[in-house]
Amino acid sequence: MNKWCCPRGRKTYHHGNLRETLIESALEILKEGTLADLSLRALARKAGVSQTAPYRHFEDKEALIAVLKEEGMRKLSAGMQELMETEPDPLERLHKLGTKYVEFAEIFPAHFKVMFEYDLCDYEKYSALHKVSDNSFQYLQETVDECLALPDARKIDPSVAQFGAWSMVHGLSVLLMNQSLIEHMKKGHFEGLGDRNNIADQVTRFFCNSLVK
Amino acid sequence: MNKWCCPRGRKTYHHGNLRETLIESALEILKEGTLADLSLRALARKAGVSQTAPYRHFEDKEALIAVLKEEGMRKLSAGMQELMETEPDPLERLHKLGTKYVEFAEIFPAHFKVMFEYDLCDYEKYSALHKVSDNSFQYLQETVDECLALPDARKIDPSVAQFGAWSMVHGLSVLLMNQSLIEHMKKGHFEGLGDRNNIADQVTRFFCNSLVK
DNA sequence: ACCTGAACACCGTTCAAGT
DNA sequence: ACCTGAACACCGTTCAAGT
Repeated sequence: MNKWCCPRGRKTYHHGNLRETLIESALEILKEGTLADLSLRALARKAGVSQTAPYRHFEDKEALIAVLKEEGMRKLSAGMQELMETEPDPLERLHKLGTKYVEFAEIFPAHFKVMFEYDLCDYEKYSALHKVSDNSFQYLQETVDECLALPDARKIDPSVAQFGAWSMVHGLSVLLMNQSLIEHMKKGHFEGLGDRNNIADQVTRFFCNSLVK
Repeated sequence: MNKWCCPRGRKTYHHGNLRETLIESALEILKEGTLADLSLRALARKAGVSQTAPYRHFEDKEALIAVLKEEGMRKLSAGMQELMETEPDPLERLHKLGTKYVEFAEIFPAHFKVMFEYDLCDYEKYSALHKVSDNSFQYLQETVDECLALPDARKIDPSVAQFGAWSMVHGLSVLLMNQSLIEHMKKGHFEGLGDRNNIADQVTRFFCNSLVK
């Protein structure tokens, strides 16, 4: 009950839930802003904790980002896995896998930004993360292969179609993430293309159709 | 000849060519590193000039980046324009336009990073830049339209094919820019896909073929 | 017209110390 | 086990002053 027992107005010396609080705050900041707006010090201030407290929970800033990135990859991978198990038609499934990306970016913008704006090049250090993102790609890969095994499939090198599918869906996601760009495009070139979800739907459909006659 | 006439060991009080020197240094840093490694203060140090001297040539850090970005867009746009004028076959031209991206990223990695890693959302402030990037897209758009007007073209909504072309080529560029990712992929999934240029060549070819029967 | 120096409000990170 | 405070080496940016 004296001033020494409760620094910064908290009830306890320990925050109690700092790790989760920091992650929540980080996601909140990334929802509106960019990676440049994210600082451990600001996160600490927001949590009412000293600037060095975060280092008890994350080795460094990159480690925090890696956690967000892995969380995002896990969510996306889980969504894709569900489609693998519930949609038997490969063409239809490929279409749904593609639109899943865009949908994901809409629901989890903060995770999405970190997933595609920040490289974690150290594959040893962040092996868990990369294993999950490998999974996502494998779902895409398997589905493309199934499509190309269809009776009316075109003659296309599977590796090329797989990488093409990934490029298409990745480019689509990145471009659609930039809302101001989309506004700009629609004014100049795409009067008739409709909204974000519509674009994703049509472009991925177009890709799927390109695998068959 | 006294110590007051030549601060920092320079021959003159004025640097003489600071603007260009700063741009050169920035490109050098971006060649190896990322946008986070770029600081005006470090650039000033490298040029042997005070930390505030850059502000005589660029309003702020973003203004420097905008210059690099516009320079890059201009180079890419010029390369694409040349193809518009020299390659009459639309399918062949679309293929060349696509591979131009990847080639560009190889030759001008610093420009490429800034072009795709940094958003300049203020379309009024950086209108010159956005006009140039609009040009690039227009070349892609025109060429897709020409392809779809071919006698053996598939029935595809032009807007969808245009946006699809852009997504594909953009995604391909972004993915291929990440050299460590490519190494990783080749180990796990793409034993037979060849090098960077080979991938770009095959995937863009695949896209072009998907526009015709 | 171009550059400097001091200053302000930020960063990430380390380390000895506190509870 | 978890947190603090002071410290170090960085940032971007402003502003009065120097040449």
